[in-house]
Amino acid sequence: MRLHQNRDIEFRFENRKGAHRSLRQLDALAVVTRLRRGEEICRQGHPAGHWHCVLQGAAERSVLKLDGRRQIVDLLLPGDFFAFAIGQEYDFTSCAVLEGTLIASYPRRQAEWLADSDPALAREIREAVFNSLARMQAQLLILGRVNAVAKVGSLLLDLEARLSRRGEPVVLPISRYDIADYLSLSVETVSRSLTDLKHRGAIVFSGTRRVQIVDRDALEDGDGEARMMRVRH
Amino acid sequence: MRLHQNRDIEFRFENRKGAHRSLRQLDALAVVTRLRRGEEICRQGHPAGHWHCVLQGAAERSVLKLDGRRQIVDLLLPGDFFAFAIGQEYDFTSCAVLEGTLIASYPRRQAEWLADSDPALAREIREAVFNSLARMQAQLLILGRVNAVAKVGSLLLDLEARLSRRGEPVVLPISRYDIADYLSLSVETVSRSLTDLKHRGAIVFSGTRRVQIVDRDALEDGDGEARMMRVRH
DNA sequence: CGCGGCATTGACTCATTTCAAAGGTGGTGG
DNA sequence: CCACCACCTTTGAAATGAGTCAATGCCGCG
Repeated sequence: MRLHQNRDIEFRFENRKGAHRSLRQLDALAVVTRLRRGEEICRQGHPAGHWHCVLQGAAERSVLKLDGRRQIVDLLLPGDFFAFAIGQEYDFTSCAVLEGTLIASYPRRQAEWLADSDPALAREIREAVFNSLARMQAQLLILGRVNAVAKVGSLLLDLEARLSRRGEPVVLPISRYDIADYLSLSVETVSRSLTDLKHRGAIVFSGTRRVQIVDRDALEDGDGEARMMRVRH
Repeated sequence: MRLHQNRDIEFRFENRKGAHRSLRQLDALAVVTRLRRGEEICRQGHPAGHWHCVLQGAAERSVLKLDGRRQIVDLLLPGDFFAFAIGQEYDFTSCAVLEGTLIASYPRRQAEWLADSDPALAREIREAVFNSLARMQAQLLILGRVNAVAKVGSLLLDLEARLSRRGEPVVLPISRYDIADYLSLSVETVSRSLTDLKHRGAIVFSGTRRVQIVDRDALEDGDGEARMMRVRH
């Protein structure tokens, strides 16, 4: 991993939305890197020396499945911390997905050492890991959805919640291929699900990457039929 | 939630396997409850006042999907901590799945307060959350598997790693129905996948709940064909 | 004994994958 | 400026794997 010292460290949290607390105590340790799309941040199996945080752009954690396909385990947007490893090695490979993605890297040992003497920081780190956990759980719920349309719909809602304010259109940070690998679907099914939602009037496109969400409920259940609890007689 | 004071607190960690450190500092705060199968530990939406840890038996965190189906988000075995919430409310409902499951409950505020003055404890809590995170990620990988047989196979391997030593048969802590809700499959598909693996000689049953794992590779790829990387010419 | 929950198996249906093709887009270099 | 290329996106038709519906067997337990 290549790390560049950042000349002006002050402004680098301005684009974060998810981060409620700014982990100021850690800022002194941070090194910020600018990455091209596809560039690697850390690699599975390599010594896990750093924690990371997305400042701008987007990144992903992924694995290669035995059948040659890729699975994206985690989509990382501004404010998201990642690469918390249990052991001494990274458990996943992380890459930038957008051109010009900014990643902050915190040396793990020093961060932990600092946390030992600063309870407030320790709490904030705990919070960051809790957030990481919440992200994984949200993803589990999406993968657990019944059909493809519901999965894609839930993802759209998730993205909206994470990176745009209600009412504004969502700009998809990743391609259809990435969405497919993220939801364990084929590209074609992702595309079809989107056009399906479009035809139903649940979403409106302005360009292939900009989506205006119209009908939230339709996105959630992914089923044109009346949404009612199945009652056992 | 009903909590009983435990008369002899000393022995309660003896059945834990996953826990590498025992969070001794927290033991003073712990209250242990014995639960019947199906009994609730905490409920989604209620104030999240406690962290929990399975001491014996098994538990699950689940949600009810809009179509009336249940999704199990997390399977909890001895040594697993859970119910780390970001906000003030539990994000999932947790239930015991086995008769006589023992759950330790730690008051959250006191635990955090204690962690503030004890860096070693703070680290151990961090580790516990990291483990929680690792569990979620492993589950994501299982859900991402291509076909049903691979999902079921991976789950068996996961269970083996978590609660029995290599060579010994795995005792399934949950029913086929629970496995179905855990893997987002139908009960029938779970059953068929198991008999499929049995016919292939990958596993051997001794009773419906005891499985001897014979061929690990066959469980992993869930495909009878030769396991080779697909090469683009 | 008979009940209720769990497990297995079969036949049919349907959603998703796969295979195939074509249109769109952006970037690069002549 | 245009041509070309690589990649992304969409759509169609066929193949297949998982869901659904239905029936039966199993087992523990009151």
